[in-house]
Amino acid sequence: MREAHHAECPMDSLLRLLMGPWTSYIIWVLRNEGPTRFGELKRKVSGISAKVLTERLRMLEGAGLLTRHHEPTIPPQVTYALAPRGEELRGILDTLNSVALRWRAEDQTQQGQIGGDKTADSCMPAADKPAAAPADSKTVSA
Amino acid sequence: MREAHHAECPMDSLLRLLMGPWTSYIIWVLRNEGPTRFGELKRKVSGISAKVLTERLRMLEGAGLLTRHHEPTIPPQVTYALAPRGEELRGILDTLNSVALRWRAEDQTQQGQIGGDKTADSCMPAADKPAAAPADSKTVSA
DNA sequence: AATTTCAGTTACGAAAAGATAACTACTTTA
DNA sequence: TAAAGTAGTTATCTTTTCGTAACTGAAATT
Repeated sequence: MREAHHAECPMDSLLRLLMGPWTSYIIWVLRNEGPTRFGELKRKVSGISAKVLTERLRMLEGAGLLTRHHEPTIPPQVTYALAPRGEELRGILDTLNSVALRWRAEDQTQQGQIGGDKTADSCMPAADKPAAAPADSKTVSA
Repeated sequence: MREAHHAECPMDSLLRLLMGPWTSYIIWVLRNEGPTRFGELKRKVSGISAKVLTERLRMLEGAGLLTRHHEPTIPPQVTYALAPRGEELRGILDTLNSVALRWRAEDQTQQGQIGGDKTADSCMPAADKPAAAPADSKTVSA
């Protein structure tokens, strides 16, 4: 009964595709880093499990947003890259990103600049951000 | 641990806002029908529960995408409408919709037109689609 | 010979989200 | 007096999703 409402709406499907906890982030990485191998992707996203990464990757591949190139060497090499449709999405994602950024900026200005100049252009500075706990995310906090 | 990955990414938050099972549909209705009351909205979406509708509405209101006008008459009248930010989103939603539509069309053409001319411009034809059970959604089926 | 690496898969438990139904207050209508 | 309608809230149950950990195979490494 989860897909009985209006799943036939194309926009909704697309939105649903883009949403999951890591999905847009994966596309972002692929878009910034170019073709990336599974392990590297897993390292880049830093926090995702192999299971969910595989899941998302398969979903995205099924939707034609990215391609999977499997080199059947013995340490197998699987490389993921943005497919034409994934590239097409870049524009929308960029727009979405700039709108979100602007709104955040507006909110901050309205409240009186608390954080200084947090005017980063995305969540992907491409070469830093160890993403919280470097390698020990299993510190129970609940 | 569900929001520990990269929730601070503005685009991701926006995407997450837009995603829920009914969210984009609600915005779509508001966009096409203009200001709408709770009960009417619930009827229009046809299948959503009051609980989830309230939840989504509150979320959307909190994000500044829509406004809630509460008229404290005795049969209370609560009207929801798109806020400026909601209007701003219309363009993106339209783009997203057209891309999704085009992709679907491409897929259908590639497979040989099975369904005839399903070239509807959205999931919201604005004036028809009784959407399954017309007014009796409490027929127990479980 | 045992371990490591790659790219996953599988099983299992926990947590979040959603569905359903019952209930609220108050007035108007029958 | 009883029922219906408004806009929800609350509680409970079920479904789905997510995270963790263990496991796969085969070659290269130690």
